[in-house]
Amino acid sequence: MERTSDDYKALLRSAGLRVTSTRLGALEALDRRPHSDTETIIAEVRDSVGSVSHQAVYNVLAALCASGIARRIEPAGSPALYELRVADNHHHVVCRRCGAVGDVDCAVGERPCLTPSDAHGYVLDEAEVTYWGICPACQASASKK
Amino acid sequence: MERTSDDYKALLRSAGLRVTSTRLGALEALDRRPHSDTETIIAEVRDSVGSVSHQAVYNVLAALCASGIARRIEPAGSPALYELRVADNHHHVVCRRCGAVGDVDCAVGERPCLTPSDAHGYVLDEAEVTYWGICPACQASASKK
DNA sequence: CTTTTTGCAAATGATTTGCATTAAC
DNA sequence: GTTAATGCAAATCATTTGCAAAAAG
Repeated sequence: MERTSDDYKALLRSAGLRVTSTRLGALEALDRRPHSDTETIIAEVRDSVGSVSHQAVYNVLAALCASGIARRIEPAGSPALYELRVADNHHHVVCRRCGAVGDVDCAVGERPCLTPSDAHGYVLDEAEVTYWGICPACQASASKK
Repeated sequence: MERTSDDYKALLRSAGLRVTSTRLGALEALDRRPHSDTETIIAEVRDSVGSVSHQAVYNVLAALCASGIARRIEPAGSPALYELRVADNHHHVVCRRCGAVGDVDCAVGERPCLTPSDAHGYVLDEAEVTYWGICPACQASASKK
């Protein structure tokens, strides 16, 4: 399911965003490496596009998130990560040791915990689930120690 | 269920932590106002204890979290919040507009989503659920606009 | 007395802000 | 040609680090 550059152009246009090389580069970077932090995305964009400023990438990511194309996730303690927003309601596993992030579907049907027992009058629009644990790689290196 | 100063002293001792006025002040502050950010806690501690440094409070909070007495929560975009750790497995509702935080029990039994369909080999120890929405106060002010 | 905490100062790191320049439509 | 994006520089904000002075046990 390789996305082409044209797909991304259409995606940007449909969101009312201008098509720029920085944006295309960022979309490709997010496709290539989901759950990247800003630094990683900047590096990736520089690889494909050439020189880009720190802030241009921040602007792009903010614009993508605002228009619902991308999503920002902020696991406690580490810089924000970004991923292309996918339709399914999925959540994340985060490694306590190395910070690696993986996608997981929730065990409890489609909209997992969107109805807590008592919402205190809040109007809810999203339930975000983060599973914390140790990733396979860190388990291996821990046992070696 | 008012906790007394003596309760807190015992709590600190049982965790192997020395009893200091900053720590007692922080515990009282957390009891009084759960889900406080660091600035709020510092202000509260200053009220009850007198002058305290910024860093002393950071140290205290880190020590409390390390020994399991308190818990740090980090809703995306805002400074970290702290609460006294309670035994039950509860989660949080966060207001997208004003950042208010409330406690909720999960709808799905005791350990809500601790077993995702595919954990990718991670060894999980915690599932953290954040519900995002608009709190009653912000709903009211939004409709007035 | 010995070890842990505190206080103070300075550093770090992610992210934002303002404004002139440049590119998209 | 307008309007929206970028580049550059500087600012902000939460949090951390290092070390000497003070307090707890």
